[in-house]
Amino acid sequence: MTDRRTSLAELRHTAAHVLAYAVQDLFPDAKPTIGPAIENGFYYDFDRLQPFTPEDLEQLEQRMNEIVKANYEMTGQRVTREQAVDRFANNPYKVEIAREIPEGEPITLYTIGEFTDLCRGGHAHTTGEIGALKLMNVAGAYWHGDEHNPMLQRIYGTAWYTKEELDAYLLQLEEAAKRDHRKLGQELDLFSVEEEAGGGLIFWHPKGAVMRGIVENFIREGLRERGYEPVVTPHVVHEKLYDISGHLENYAENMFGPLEVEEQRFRLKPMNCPGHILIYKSKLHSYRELPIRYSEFGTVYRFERSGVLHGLTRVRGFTQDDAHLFCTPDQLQGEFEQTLDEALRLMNAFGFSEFEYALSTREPHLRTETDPVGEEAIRKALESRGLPYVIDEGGGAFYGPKLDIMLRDAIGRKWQLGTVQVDFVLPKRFDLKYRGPERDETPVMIHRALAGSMERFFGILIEHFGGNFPAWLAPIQAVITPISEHQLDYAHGVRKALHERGFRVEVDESNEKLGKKIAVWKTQKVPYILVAGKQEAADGTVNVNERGVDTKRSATVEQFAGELQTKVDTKQ
RNA sequence: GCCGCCGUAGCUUAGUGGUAAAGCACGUCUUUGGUAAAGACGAGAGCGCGAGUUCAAUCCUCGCCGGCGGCUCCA
Repeated sequence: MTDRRTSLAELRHTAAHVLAYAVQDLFPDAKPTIGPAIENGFYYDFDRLQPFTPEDLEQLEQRMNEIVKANYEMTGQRVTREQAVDRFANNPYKVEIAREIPEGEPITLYTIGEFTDLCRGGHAHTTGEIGALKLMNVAGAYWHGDEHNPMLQRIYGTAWYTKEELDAYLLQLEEAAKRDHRKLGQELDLFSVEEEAGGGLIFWHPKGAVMRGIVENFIREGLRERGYEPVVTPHVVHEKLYDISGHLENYAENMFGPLEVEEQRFRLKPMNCPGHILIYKSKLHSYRELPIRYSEFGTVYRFERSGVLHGLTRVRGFTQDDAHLFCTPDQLQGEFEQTLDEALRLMNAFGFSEFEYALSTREPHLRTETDPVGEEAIRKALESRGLPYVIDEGGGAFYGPKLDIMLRDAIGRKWQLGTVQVDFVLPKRFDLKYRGPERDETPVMIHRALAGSMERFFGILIEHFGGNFPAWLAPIQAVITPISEHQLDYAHGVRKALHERGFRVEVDESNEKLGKKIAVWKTQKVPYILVAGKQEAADGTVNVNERGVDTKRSATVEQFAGELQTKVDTKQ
């Protein structure tokens, strides 16, 4: 043992070796390739003709536990490139790795028991340090992540210091599954995807649509305050527009194919920018007008491969809270920073606090001399707000660098939501101009979608709240449940009073006992259940059963309305 | 798209080589009930779609479609 505690990553990396050892024992025909530690666990990719079955995984897990129990020491050995290539002569993957290790870097082999792997190191000292492990699933994965390469079989697993930690992790996964927006979307009747219509196309049900409207209104408020002008553009436009914009050249694989009408080719719009550009271009502009800010809840369609579609977070048709700013180069920095501030306001209002920023640069072959200007604007904006960020080399849009705001879903998968992008390219391609004090100039564009897409934002929102939406967002804010049908008239009177004040309220008219009604509305996660019995009808009150609060209380309809109004005003 | 797993009433699930069962939801009735699920009756699927094997397929085989987990890609 050692005086230094083995890190979780080292522990998991060791578990990957243990897995490869077990595979070598039970499935000698499988060729091990690579097996790193990842967040929450590890994986190992094997090249094997026959797929691993769930039963195989059980066997492997058993064998792994034996290897752990045997408490083999992990021993390292430095070798030459030739020795490594020789040692793994029957495994082309290992040979490739050995050949690609840069000159001067040590090449090491690590051994546990009867299994030796080519590996740069970073392990536990003994296999016995692994307190608990579990194989999770098998998946296909391409060698080096390139779909032109052979597909390998990736076995995912998790490993922990103790059994308790493993159990806690598995429980956490179960809990996360309950927050899954696809599950809640069905249970709360918010949205659906219909087989007859096709994957990745979202049907917003009444309750989901109500919530979407609330989000949209919030965003519209911000846009109005910051001087954006709403515009509306067509969903289908002539293909030549995307020829000019460069989408056909750079983005065609993400676009739906052409629609031919009267020998003309049309396309579903994959982005809103060209439309907004045409509006800008429809007349002459003076520098005195800038910045011009066009906003639109613009629905776009992008072809996504069937295997990547996922609930609301990865779809084929979605609506961006999109806007394009046309400004002078001098205005770029200020406009960019204001946009970032607005993004922060949005995230904050919806209760998101944990997100990450990424500065994505353009792919090297697309870079131009203006890229550093855009990157610098993004960097300065982030740094002036004290926001930490990572750099995503080559992850930018085809027309420029961008700042992305990433959020995690319930099980920790990262999704890109808001994006603010600097664009010197499209203004040139479309030959955009504004009249300067002395001569015509080319404006700079900022593309921005702060929620990103209404679909993805809503998906993350559902998981964030686990369906327990605050009253200002909840599709039904309160339900009035009469105890017997004798209070139905009273209940409708209360509903009318609350409805007239703008609240979303329903009456439960079902012929059920109170307990049943309460149970139903609790599972629907309604913020307030207002019980109206004989007593309440006589007093002009309701008995307030608030979500998450154990005690009930009596309130007049006016009192309750005031309380709810406060919640709505403060967005709680 | 690729690899693996899955596909039975609106939902959740049981089940079998001889044309399918339950709970919830739904409808009717009884009940008029005080804070997480009252009772009775009823209707509802030919078991994702197509082909094949078989005397016979929801169950076996193949293809397709859809979903899930990954890979790759992105808002």
